[in-house]
Amino acid sequence: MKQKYNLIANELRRQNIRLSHLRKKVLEYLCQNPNHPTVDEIYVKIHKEVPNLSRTTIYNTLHILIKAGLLRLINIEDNETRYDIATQNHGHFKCEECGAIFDFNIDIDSFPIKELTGFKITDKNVYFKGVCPGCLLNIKNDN
Amino acid sequence: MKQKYNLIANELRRQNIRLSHLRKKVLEYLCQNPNHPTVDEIYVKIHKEVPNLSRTTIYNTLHILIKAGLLRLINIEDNETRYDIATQNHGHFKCEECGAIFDFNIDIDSFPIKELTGFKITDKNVYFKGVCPGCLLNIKNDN
DNA sequence: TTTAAAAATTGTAATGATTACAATTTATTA
DNA sequence: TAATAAATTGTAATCATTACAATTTTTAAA
Ligand SMILES: [Mn+2]
Ligand SMILES: [Mn+2]
Ligand SMILES: [Zn+2]
Ligand SMILES: [Zn+2]
Repeated sequence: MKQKYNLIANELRRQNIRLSHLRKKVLEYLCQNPNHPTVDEIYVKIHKEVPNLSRTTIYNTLHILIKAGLLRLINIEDNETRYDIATQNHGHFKCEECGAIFDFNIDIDSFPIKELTGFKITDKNVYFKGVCPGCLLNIKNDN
Repeated sequence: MKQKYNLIANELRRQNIRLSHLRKKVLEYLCQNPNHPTVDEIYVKIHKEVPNLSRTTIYNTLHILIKAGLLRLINIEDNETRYDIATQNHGHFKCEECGAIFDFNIDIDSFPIKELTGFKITDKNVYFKGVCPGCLLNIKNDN
């Protein structure tokens, strides 16, 4: 999505964070693949065009984007960190059959929680797990 | 909490899962420390009483309890897995200053999500991050 | 343009939590 | 008691992430 890319590029400029060639590649990938990729998925793809790419550069870029508030780190499975260029408030559903992660809208702010009065909340996360409709259908047909 | 322990012990018996000496220790620890401990915190404590304890045993026991549906794995930070003996639906708040994890009540089921119609949902998680009141006070006083 | 300083990138090694697995010990059953 | 099954140990392997020094590239100054 070119629009998203431009918005983020502007914000980086505003924050005096340089958008180098490689960082552009990473940002382009993230905007074009909002399906919550892993570091390795990003690396493997960009590595095809830039053979002497280092994984460290991917990590660096992702950390920079996160620090700038332009990327969200998603922690559903304990062994695979994923990244989400969509920073607006939304929830995630992970299918435990096919591994896909689906976005869904949830207005978590509409649930004021009494117990957290006096807490400073900076980040809200919601994620569900289960089986997606496609996989449910496959499972049924396999019987 | 002795009551919780007994409930879980009964359920394990019902599922034909043996409650060995070491598993008892782990379960006792979890019931007495519902503050979402890490594997290492559990290991270090029990190791004092059982010097030739193996970390593998802790991992085994935790995996067994999770599989039996009696323990929840909590994934807030990507480098520290935590465990929660409270399996009823509730949310977590992690203070990024002191690291403490607070429970809070949230009836996530009262938010039907249209986009997930046709999905089989087996697990719902909510966690927030920020700063707890105690740490907010300390920060203010440090100025 | 030339030069010096700063920033970005690379590549290798270290870290650390989790898992794999064979050997050993302990508990259960016949 | 002996045979079998289950639990536990301890070491090695795995694998994602981080640390960090060396190198390359970019930027800014002279
Ligand atoms: Mn998302
Ligand atoms: Mn909890
Ligand atoms: Zn699926
Ligand atoms: Zn705190």
